[in-house]
Amino acid sequence: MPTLPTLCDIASSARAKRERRKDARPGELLAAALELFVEKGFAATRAEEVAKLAGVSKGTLFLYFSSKEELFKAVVRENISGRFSEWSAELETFEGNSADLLRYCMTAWWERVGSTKASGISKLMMSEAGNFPELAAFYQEEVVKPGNDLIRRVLQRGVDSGEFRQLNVEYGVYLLLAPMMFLALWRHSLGPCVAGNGELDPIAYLNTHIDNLLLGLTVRTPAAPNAS
Amino acid sequence: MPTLPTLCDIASSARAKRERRKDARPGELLAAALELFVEKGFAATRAEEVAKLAGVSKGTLFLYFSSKEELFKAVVRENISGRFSEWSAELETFEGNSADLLRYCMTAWWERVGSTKASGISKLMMSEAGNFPELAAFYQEEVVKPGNDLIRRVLQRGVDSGEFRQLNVEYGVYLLLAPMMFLALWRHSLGPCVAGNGELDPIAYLNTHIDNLLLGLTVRTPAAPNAS
Amino acid sequence: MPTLPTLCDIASSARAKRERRKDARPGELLAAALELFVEKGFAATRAEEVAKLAGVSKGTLFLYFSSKEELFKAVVRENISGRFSEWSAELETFEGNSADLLRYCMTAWWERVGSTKASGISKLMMSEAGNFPELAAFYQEEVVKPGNDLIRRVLQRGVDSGEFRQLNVEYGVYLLLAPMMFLALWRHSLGPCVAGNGELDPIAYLNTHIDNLLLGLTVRTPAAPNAS
Amino acid sequence: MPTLPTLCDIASSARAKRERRKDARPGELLAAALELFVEKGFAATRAEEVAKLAGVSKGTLFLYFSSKEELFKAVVRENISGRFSEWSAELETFEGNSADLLRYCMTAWWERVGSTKASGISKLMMSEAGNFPELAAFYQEEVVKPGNDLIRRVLQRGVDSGEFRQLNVEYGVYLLLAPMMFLALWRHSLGPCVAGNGELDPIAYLNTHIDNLLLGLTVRTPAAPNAS
DNA sequence: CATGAATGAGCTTTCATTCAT
DNA sequence: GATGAATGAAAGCTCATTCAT
Repeated sequence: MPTLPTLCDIASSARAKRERRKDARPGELLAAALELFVEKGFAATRAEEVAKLAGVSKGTLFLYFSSKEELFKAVVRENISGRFSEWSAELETFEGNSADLLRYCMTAWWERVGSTKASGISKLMMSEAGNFPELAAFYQEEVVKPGNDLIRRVLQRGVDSGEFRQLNVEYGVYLLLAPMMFLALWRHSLGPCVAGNGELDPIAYLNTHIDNLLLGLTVRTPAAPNAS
Repeated sequence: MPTLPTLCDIASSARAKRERRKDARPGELLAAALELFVEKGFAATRAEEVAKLAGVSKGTLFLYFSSKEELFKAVVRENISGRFSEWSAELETFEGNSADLLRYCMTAWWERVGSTKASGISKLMMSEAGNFPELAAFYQEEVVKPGNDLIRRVLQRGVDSGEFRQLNVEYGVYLLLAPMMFLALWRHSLGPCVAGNGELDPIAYLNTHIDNLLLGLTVRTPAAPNAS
Repeated sequence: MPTLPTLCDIASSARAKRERRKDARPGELLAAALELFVEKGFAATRAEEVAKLAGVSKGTLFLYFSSKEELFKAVVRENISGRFSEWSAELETFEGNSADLLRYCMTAWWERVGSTKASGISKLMMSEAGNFPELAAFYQEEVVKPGNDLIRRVLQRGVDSGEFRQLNVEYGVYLLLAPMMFLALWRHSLGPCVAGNGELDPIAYLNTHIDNLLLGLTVRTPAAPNAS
Repeated sequence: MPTLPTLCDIASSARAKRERRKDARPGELLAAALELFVEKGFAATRAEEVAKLAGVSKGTLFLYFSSKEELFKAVVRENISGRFSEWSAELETFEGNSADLLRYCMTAWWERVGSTKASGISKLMMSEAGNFPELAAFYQEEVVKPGNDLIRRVLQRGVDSGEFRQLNVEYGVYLLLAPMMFLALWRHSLGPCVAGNGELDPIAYLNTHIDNLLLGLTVRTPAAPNAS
């Protein structure tokens, strides 16, 4: 015998739907916040905008995050998922010479990070590190160190195989890192200001760096005078 | 024989002391502004703080700089763009090969800008460019363009003289710029978070970059295979 | 039989009360603003005072009016320009001779504007026009022009029907306007200083003007020499 | 025997010159203040501007007038010199009919007051009466009353001679006053905002008023049906 | 006396945060 | 839980007024 839903049924179904939405809320808010923080910076992003983009009211945001600062921390933490293990595996299984590996690494970084919203996180950290020291330490530990390790292993691979000259890999890391970071930051700060004329083509920029990097790193055999 | 100061002396000394203070004010304000802008960012620095640090009242600041933005521009001019002509002259009169010039440039940058508070300005612009388009445009015009020009001339000198290989100097500029900018940004953002352990030695960092840069740029004569 | 309010009733009543306050706010703020603008002038009235008089906080004012100038414009619309269409309709449907219409217009102006706080707005604009060109332009467009048009139509009606003599209505407008404006200005400036002795009776003042105005305007038939 | 001027001589001569200038100072400041107050209003006129226009420093202004308000009072008092006795005499000796006298009065007012800076004083008083009640009372006594008396006598002259119809001269005064005051105020407030199109020609404006005024006032003999 | 550098109260506007509904 | 009206602490800038010189 079919029964009409009771008030209680309706309430519980509404509650169920609401709880389902409730679970999704933080994620929607974090996504909205990431979008806006990256686009406009922390200070210039208004809490209300984040709420609106997430489709909730201003008050709701503060239900889930006790302050704008806490929201920021959550955004950064959320988006620093370690894709490092995956990359580490790729590095391990890469077949080919180290020059190609290095080139592959920087190109892959551009495709997967540099050109995406993820690079905005780097910019955010650079900008706000001073205001969020704990967060900076966290980022340092979770991103900078593993990232540097990865790069270091690429260099060490080349040195060990005799493809690259001897060098202090601790500092050599920055030969790769600096160009990538500069590009990421540039694209999220002054870059957009020169849109139109004199704009930077990321691919050409990276290739210029990679080419010169390898010219400097690669050991050239005396027998074959620089044919490059 | 000691003489008593004349009436005229007294008057002029009085005026002199007053004028000395007046003349000193802008410099004191600029120093205070640089300090705070670099430490806290442009938006987060309150005009009153700058005034207080310079030992004057809020109103006095606006006696010398018509707005906070003008104050910022003055800071930039004082610390960076005002010095390009001097650097340009140095470049013009440099005697020696282009590799040495390049090395000299990057070292000099470190000593005069990178290691000083002035390097914070670069970080500042990266952080705030999006929110202050007018400042970004100003910086672009007064710092980025002339700075790039300077670097381009160094590269072109080497290419023209046959010391450096042929390369697109437009992008080659970033071979020098990226390492310097990354260092400046790092030292004013995440750098301070790792103070003590694993800290970056700027000199070693720069030398690593310079060495590899020159290895990549320099044309090696086939007759004397990589003598480096 | 009385019924308990349902859940829905309670909810809607709660919302209703909130919304009623929200709906009432603009009106309360406009009333407060009119009061203070008229009493102290536009520039000398602080936004916070308006808010306080309306029983809300400073911030709330800007929730409803995006700036002090917009608040002023809203006050003008509410009290003057928003009522022109009604007046225009009255003019259109008035039955009676043009002398009576003219008399009716000036009397109605006194009752609806001149004797109310709204007349302070005219004084306000006269005082502040020079310092707030945008407001002056707004007032010109929203009040002066439509107001003059209205008066012009009254005159034209009389001329067209042969009741009034031929005259340049463009300037004739001021035959009505000047007396009304002078009264408004007087009552909000020097008038209050002579309160008690020698004070101006507005009705007598206006009637004196109207009577003489009509004596001057009305065409007297030669057959019945001044029957007035 | 000629003597070199002693220090004391020099000082006293300097003192003499300075005292001469000192005597002139208040007048120069008052003139400058009148100019600016009339042009921009009381609040919008900065003390420093007044000082500069008078050719002295900001501090000096406050040496002669203890505050901006005192300066304003002095300006108004200074510029309300009674030219009334002169006008009264003119009125007394005027030969011609009263219509011509009335016409002459209003025209003369325009030439001597309305079109000159002096009319700015009226506008100032209207604008600032609320903020300077004592001043308003003073103005009332020194300007408004004598002025009204003068006008009243013109009307009374016409009524006594039978040229003008019977009317309550107490209120009749405003038949002349309102048009003149409106013109003065208009020209110093909203008038300048419509410069170019629809601007008011003062002469045409006044003539329109005078013509209608006289048509209304003048007794027309039944024998000569309105030939006007 | 005269100066003008210095002051700081005061103004409009913004926005993170709260809380009655 | 969710809402959004309300709050009030800031912040940049102005300018009458003071006072050391």
